[in-house]
Amino acid sequence: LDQSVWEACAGNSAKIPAVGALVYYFPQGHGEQAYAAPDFSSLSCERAEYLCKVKEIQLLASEETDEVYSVVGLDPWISRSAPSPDDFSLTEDTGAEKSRALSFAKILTPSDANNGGGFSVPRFCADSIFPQLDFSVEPPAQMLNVRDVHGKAWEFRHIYRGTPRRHLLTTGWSKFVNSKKLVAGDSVVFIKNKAGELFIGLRRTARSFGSSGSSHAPSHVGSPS
Amino acid sequence: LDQSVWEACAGNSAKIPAVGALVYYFPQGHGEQAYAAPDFSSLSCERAEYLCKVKEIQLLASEETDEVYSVVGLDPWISRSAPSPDDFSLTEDTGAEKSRALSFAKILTPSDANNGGGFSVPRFCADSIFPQLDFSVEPPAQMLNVRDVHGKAWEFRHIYRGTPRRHLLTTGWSKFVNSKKLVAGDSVVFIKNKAGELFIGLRRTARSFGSSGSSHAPSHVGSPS
DNA sequence: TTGTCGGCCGATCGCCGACAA
DNA sequence: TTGTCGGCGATCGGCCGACAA
Repeated sequence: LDQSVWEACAGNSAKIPAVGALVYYFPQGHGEQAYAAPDFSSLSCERAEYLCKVKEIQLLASEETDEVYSVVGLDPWISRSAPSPDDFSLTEDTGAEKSRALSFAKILTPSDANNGGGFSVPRFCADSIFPQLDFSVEPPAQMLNVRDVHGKAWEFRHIYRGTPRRHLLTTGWSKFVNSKKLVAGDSVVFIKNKAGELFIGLRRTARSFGSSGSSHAPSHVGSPS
Repeated sequence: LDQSVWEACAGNSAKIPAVGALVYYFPQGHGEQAYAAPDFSSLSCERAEYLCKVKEIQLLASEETDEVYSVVGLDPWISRSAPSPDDFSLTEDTGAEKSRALSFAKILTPSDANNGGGFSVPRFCADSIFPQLDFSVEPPAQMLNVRDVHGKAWEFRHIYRGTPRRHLLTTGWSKFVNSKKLVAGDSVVFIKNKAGELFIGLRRTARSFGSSGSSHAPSHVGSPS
């Protein structure tokens, strides 16, 4: 999973520490948020927080829901000298904005998520993310080839039509909605990387529990997406 | 799961020993037929077979495939005296045939399993299992309420029509076929218990492996169905 | 600019008798 | 008696512009 795509799916509020950065690990918070109770048996003493050094970062996506998450490997850090504030502020160098992929997120309306319907493409998304349409033909239309976070290819018909004119995704859209089990309130993220390739990521709304369908969050420590 | 329904689904060739009966347990056969390798670490010595006494019998049905199977609990049996032949021939007392439910099995034809089609009901099945139709109305038809091995209710329209006249299941049948993923060659078993309630069980043909869909048999010792 | 609606057209589903094995 | 076929009517999916927020 490409880092720029992962970041676009996770959103701007998700910050990932750099490998080698110092962070605080809170066992209680880990236990409260993890789906399966973590194994704390190797902890030598009970403390509220542990100063750690980031050993490894994995950027992953759920096979089931397409939601992105990260696995952060930590080493306990024994302070010989007082840590410098800079040690805490290290974040992954994404090339100072310039290598970041261009992305656009939209919350699905009932019309977007309805079976019978297509997807209303906000103008900014069509202009900045999608390839330019050929407006010399009527109606202007093209097939979009996009990949989800697992690398699976999807094809959508992108057309500019109606009165007033607007951008729409039609053919291929409902198959995507059904396959991903999207509902109104979920978000889709369209991403264009530096090579011009298109990706589509998902964010899910909080679901009502108690239904038979169970979508389990991974039991790892993860940064919120 | 009612025993008479289980027996009808399993078929006449499936014989179950009675609790208390003596049986031979073959570890090698168990290992060869089980999906997951059994844990033989508690076996004190290596022998080809072990004389055992049946401690418990569970009659079960696969959640995934509706196929019935049994879990047989065994205790090692130390022979103080030579076992009598009668000890081996004990089978579950089903009330000497008289309490056994009436059942009829049919292998699905391509027409039965096709999406567009209904189910051709053999005359014997309609006459002996289904409730009598009211032939004074044209066409004679009724709704059948049946339960699968999990107790889930299904409804089929049973109609007597066509030239020449024949019994058919129409409305509701294709939903059942799709939901159970039935294909030509699979069998359905219609069962009427003593109370007149209808049940429907399944037997699957040997599937070609290697497909992405994996249907795992339970890893227990079971009697073949 | 874009969310929702009703219209409408084509594809599919599924019920039917004809016919033959 | 019952398996398969083609016909055909009902239903559904999904593309469309109209219109209003």
